[in-house]
Amino acid sequence: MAGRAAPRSRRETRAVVLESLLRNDGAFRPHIARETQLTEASVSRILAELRNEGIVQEIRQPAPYLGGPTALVTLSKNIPIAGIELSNNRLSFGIGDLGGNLDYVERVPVSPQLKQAEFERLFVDCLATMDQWTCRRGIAVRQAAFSLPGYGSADTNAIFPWDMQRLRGFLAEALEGVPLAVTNSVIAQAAFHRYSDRDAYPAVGDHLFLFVGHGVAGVIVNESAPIEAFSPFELGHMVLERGGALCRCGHRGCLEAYTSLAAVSEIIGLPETEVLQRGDRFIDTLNFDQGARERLRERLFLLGLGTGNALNLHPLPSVVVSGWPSLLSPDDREAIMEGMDQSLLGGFDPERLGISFIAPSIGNDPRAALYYAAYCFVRAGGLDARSEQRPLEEENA
Amino acid sequence: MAGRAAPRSRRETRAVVLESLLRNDGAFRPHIARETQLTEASVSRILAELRNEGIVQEIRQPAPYLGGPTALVTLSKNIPIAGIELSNNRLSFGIGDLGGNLDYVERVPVSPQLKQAEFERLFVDCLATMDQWTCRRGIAVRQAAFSLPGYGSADTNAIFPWDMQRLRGFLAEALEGVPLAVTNSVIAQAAFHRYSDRDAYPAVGDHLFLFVGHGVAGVIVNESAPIEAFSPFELGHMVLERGGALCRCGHRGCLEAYTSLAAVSEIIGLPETEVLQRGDRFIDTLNFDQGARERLRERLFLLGLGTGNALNLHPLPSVVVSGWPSLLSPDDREAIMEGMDQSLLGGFDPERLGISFIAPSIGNDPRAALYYAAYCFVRAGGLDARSEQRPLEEENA
DNA sequence: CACAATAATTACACAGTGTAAATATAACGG
DNA sequence: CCGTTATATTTACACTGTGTAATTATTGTG
Repeated sequence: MAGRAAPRSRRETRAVVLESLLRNDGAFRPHIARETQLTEASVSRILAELRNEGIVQEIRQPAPYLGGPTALVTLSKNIPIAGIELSNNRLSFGIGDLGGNLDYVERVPVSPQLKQAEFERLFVDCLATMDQWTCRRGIAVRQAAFSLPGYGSADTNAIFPWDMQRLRGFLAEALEGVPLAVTNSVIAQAAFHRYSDRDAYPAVGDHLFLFVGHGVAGVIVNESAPIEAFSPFELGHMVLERGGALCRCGHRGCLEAYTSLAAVSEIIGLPETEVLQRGDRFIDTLNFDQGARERLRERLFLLGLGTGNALNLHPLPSVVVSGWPSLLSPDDREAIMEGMDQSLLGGFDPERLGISFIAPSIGNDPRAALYYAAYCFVRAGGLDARSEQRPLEEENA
Repeated sequence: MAGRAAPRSRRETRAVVLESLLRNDGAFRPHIARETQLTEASVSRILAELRNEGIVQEIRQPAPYLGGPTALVTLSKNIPIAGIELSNNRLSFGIGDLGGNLDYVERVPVSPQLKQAEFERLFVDCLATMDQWTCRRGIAVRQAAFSLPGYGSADTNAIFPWDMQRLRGFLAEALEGVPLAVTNSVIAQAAFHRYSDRDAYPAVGDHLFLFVGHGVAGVIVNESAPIEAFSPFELGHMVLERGGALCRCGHRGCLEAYTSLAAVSEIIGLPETEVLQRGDRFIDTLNFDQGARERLRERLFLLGLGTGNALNLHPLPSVVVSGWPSLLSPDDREAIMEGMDQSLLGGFDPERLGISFIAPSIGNDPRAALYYAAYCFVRAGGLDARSEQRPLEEENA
């Protein structure tokens, strides 16, 4: 027999092999063959190709069992990629490698009301500094990724109400030549979790990843799908209380008006920037009165209500929550489950819905974007996007 | 050059060719070649294969222009397929062909509270009658599809709270041998719209299709995706009013508690079954007081609010509404837009969100399921699912 | 140090498709 | 009625990507 149910182009085959290496941070050939549904023969061919191109390396490291493989295949540490993140606090640029190492970082503070023109100025400045750094080292960035909150399929952005069309044009021009991927922050986060601290991540199958920070944003993580196919799930502006609290979006009763970092920091009397940085059990380090705690629980209840609503729309077996709620005690977090119990079809049942909390990763920007860049590089089979995309365009012509 | 960006197995190639024929209800070869991204040569080969197998036919029908093609390729009208629909009113069985013709129908009334055991009994009975019909004609059904409301990825069903695991087992056994696809009613509806009255359908790109009937259900129609990849979007049990009206799901304040057919029929004092059957402008045929009209608008407002919420989660450029709201005057329907205006990010703006209404297709069950069956047949390349799936299983072993 | 047990490579075959040349079809103009 | 013209359809051949199976390599074990 020759061929499988779904045959692959060389590019795709390279992509699946590289993706496997990125996921596992190096592997032995038999393992790669199993994971990619290829024969050893094909793996051999592909790796020979990739080795010649300097994309993968083989480290002599005999497996301990009899007749076992002798070399561990890993991604090259010499492929420079760039990650750029825009959050509500700052814009950060980083250069690193496919192993997740970050060799260069620059971060500049930005306002949550950052204007597009101002952003472009900052961006160009930072890019120039970064270019200097790369030039000095004779380095050529192979892939860049830029993540920003609220970026999505439709050309609207709740967080930064910019002209997205223009943004893409601007970025393409500014990056001149370097392939650039633009994505939603939560998708970059998902890439980070899939490729970085895989073991530390609590969910295994399909699930909803929810980040509660300045806004309330989520992704539907589909374990068997490529990352760029994940759907961002913008939960923040679901109206839960008609005529309720005024939200920055102009509407009343949005979830975000109750559960954003801004709303919460007001309750506990701590500046926004500090809340997440307090780290584990920030609540315990503070002694605020019972009233504040009650109000916080009320907010979590609403978060649960909204999450339940979202899961009714699109059922999923588990949820991972990151952001300030993860810093509360399990006892307080119960309020989320109570909220879900009142909206989720059939009520909240730990048997049917897994819920877990992970600490918000603060201050490691732009690592998420860097992982997303690594993912994009790998997804393109490590081939220069431009040089190989041409045949596809010819076909359309 | 040989091969494209994404090479295809023969099965896939057959599938795209057949799908093109199903979409267009017949086409000339050059058109097929363009649409499927194949060369004329490949189309020729594939069609020769399909013609030999009796899956496609060529009708002599010269195109009017100079040197034009001489034969119109259509799907064979001799491939029997079956569609089975379960709605809240009835269970319907039908047999037809790939052209959408329905040759046999049986419909039995069922209760909205239909129990699983009762369903299975009915199903077996109807199947027996249908089998008699096919046997008498020496017909062998090639593909069957069963659609029911609320069916989804997770093993929960809001409408019929059954054991879905068991259901699938039961169906597989009952259908013995005939390939069966089970899907959500809204997805079958989407198949109906994509393959049947394509021109009558108002939306062209990606959109949300919303059906307001017994429940409130939607699908995210992704124009460039295969139908089975559409996400059902169950809007009905979004809690919009904490502590609001009691819903049949046990929660309070669900959208469905306000906008379901049952809730609405109560307002206008007309039995559920009649509302949709009244057809165009049913409101005008009735003279109910201003109060009822106001309440109806209030319900539509909530529908808009919930729809806006859903679109915030997952932005889409347009919405198509079917069901009782489509029977109201454009004037009354404005209430939907008002609701959206209060939840949709940036407010409702006809520039950014297209909204259209189509008449609820009542009484043509099980046509939607039949179209879905046609789609499934075509998607499998017209190859018997069993005979050709084996190599795939071997690969996993 | 030969043997076992598995890894890695390579020659060959096969599926699926595009290219380009060959052949067919029908409208058009004289 | 017939050749011309413009496009459709088929076919021989080449190329990509992969699996199979035979071959060669590697290393722990007795």
